[in-house]
Amino acid sequence: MRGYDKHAFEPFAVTVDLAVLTLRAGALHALLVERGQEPYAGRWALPGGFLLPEESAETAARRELAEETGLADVTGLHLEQLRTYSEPGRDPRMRVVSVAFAALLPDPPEPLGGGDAAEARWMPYDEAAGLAFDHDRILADARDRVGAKLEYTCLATAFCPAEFTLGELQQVYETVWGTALDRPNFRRKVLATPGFVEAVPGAARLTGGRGKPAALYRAGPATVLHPPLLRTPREGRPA
Amino acid sequence: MRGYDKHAFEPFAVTVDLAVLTLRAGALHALLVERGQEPYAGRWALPGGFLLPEESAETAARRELAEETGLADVTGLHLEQLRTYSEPGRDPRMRVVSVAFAALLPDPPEPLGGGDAAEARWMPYDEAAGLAFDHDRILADARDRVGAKLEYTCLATAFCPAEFTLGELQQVYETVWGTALDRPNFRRKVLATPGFVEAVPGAARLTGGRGKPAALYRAGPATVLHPPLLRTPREGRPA
DNA sequence: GTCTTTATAGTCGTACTGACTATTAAGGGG
DNA sequence: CCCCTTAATAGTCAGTACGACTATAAAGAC
Repeated sequence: MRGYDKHAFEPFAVTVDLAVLTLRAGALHALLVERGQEPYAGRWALPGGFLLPEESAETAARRELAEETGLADVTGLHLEQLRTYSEPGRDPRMRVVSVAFAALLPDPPEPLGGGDAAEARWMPYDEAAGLAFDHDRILADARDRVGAKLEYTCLATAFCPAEFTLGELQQVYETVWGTALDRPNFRRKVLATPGFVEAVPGAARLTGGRGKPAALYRAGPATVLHPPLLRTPREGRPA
Repeated sequence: MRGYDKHAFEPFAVTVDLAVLTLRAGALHALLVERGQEPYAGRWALPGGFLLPEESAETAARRELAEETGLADVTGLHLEQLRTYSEPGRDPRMRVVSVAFAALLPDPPEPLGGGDAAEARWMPYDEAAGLAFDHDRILADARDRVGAKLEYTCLATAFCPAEFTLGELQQVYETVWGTALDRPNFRRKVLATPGFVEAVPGAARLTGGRGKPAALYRAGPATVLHPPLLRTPREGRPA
């Protein structure tokens, strides 16, 4: 077939699925909704829904994000298209092609209002197994993608509030990667990357609890990390 | 909307679009087809077509790839989902959601048989402007993605035949990135990465023309590069 | 005060890389 | 046949980055 010129084509239902990720209490959490109907009634699933007639997938994803999180303003949140899942049997009712997105947000308010009446909650990533449809796979792909992008982009700040300490930024890396990082080295690397973070000028300091108060930073204008901040990938061989 | 449970949904046409890339005569080329019908009649476009009822996007993409290239065996070729384009106005006739793929292949035979009767040809990337629909954008995204993946994966070998010289491999990088690389340094880096390439054992050597004959290599088992082979991204500051 | 905790400063050696120079092995042209 | 060109391969050297540490500072807990 060349260039859409065949006339016979199958109509498909097109949906968006959202892997909404955040960090709560030092653990990666995903936003899940409980299904009320068959198939998979009573199972947890990623939030999502059908595209409206005049919507792009990105528009639909941001609309769903606002509905599901109950946040008034989702314009600043990082939303990224993951990939499209189109296996014929992925929805037993009909042929559904789903465009999956990953959304990252700072630790949000617990009350997830808005949206429908169905129950929605934050679930620790490690406990989110047995999801409906192929959502286990989508969620795992989202985590892989985010983990990879932490290496070579400034994405980590998307998990942080507007102002944050370097310790909090480091926790983002440690939580998503599941590895410990050396604090002085992390600090040196982040500060040596121009535009990654910039100090909050007003000698601002904040302490969440014990220890020396940490300086506050906010996200800088850079979007990519050069050189990247690599997960010690030296596996198998001592390099 | 939660979990597909709304009943009203719009049916969409779903297609795949392929950015089939190869290297010919030291330049990146893309496979294009000439449109015979409106809209965009007479314009060049990326090959593609509708999903069949029981096909995934990946299956449809590989089928189209075989049809358009006329190659008997496309199973070994690198095929990668890029992203999905779903802007409402991207096809003036109807609502079409298109899953775009990038395919990489070694310099193929010129006769592009198979497929339909419409004309198909290899076009240098730099001359491929003014494509139909949003295909300019898709093609640019494909080049960006491939260029980025050259940095941290072994993808470059997908542009090479089964056996190749390090000079040919270096040309892949130079052509896609549009930069010159130092030959000894490139060699050192590639050979120091375990599993990237492995020497063809039979003291095999091949000369394409002048100069000292080069040793032959084939793609190794590795898929990722650690540490990555970075484009000198030092722009703006002397680092 | 002392202890604990966390942030921040600095050191040291190794690995990696960019920029080079040198050598080897072919073909082409007189 | 000699010399020049071309391309592959070998090797050097210095600057940078980074992992592993040690040390100091500034807060709360007891």
